[in-house]
Amino acid sequence: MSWTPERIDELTRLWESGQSASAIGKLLGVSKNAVVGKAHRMKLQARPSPIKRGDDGGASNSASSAKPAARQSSASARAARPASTTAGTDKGAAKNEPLQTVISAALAAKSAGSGNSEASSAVAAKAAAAVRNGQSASGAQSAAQAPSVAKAARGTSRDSVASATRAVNASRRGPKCLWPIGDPGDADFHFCGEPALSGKPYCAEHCAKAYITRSRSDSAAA
DNA sequence: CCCTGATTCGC
DNA sequence: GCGAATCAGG
Repeated sequence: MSWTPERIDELTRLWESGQSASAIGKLLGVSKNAVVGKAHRMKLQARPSPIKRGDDGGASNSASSAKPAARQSSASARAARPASTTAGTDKGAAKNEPLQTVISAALAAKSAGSGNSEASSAVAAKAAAAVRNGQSASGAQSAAQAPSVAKAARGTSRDSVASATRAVNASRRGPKCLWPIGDPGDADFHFCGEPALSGKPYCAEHCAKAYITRSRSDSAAA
């Protein structure tokens, strides 16, 4: 099985939509490793990895035969990643806060598995994409008015989001807006689906919602 | 234990 | 380029 353009497209979209590597792999019929590996090769956005293998401090052990696991000899330093686990798992997070906050909250919620926070992983993904696009576009700070999707950030949402993504992909003739509509935990969850602006994950309408340029000084305070 | 993603390395 | 094996953190 090779990575056809369609498959790569699928992978990209799913990855951007916040699906886990294993989920994507499942949908694509490949292993998680394949997905992660491909994503890595494609240099897709690295998601907060659970591990942080800092470099092993130089060639400490050159010899190496002590054990079969002599791999992982030297790893390059990871590019700085946002991380920052803000303590804001509050419901207010998904209101009008800076994207970073929303992301953090969503991520925290996901990890916690609370199952009733305001933010969802899907929103986090959207927000992440928004941050990427918005900031790379200009240096302006962006904020998202995350749709009030809530509930489970774990299994249920994954499934719904997955089918929603598939739905979008199914009738796709070009990039479709990935703005989440409804609750990722519900069966009727779906993405906007309108043609997305080129280079953006959303349609014009939702780009307007996703990218709210606030004055730089305004959001300067962190 | 389960999950997650990252990296390495043989193919 | 690909992905299993492996690592490593929650």
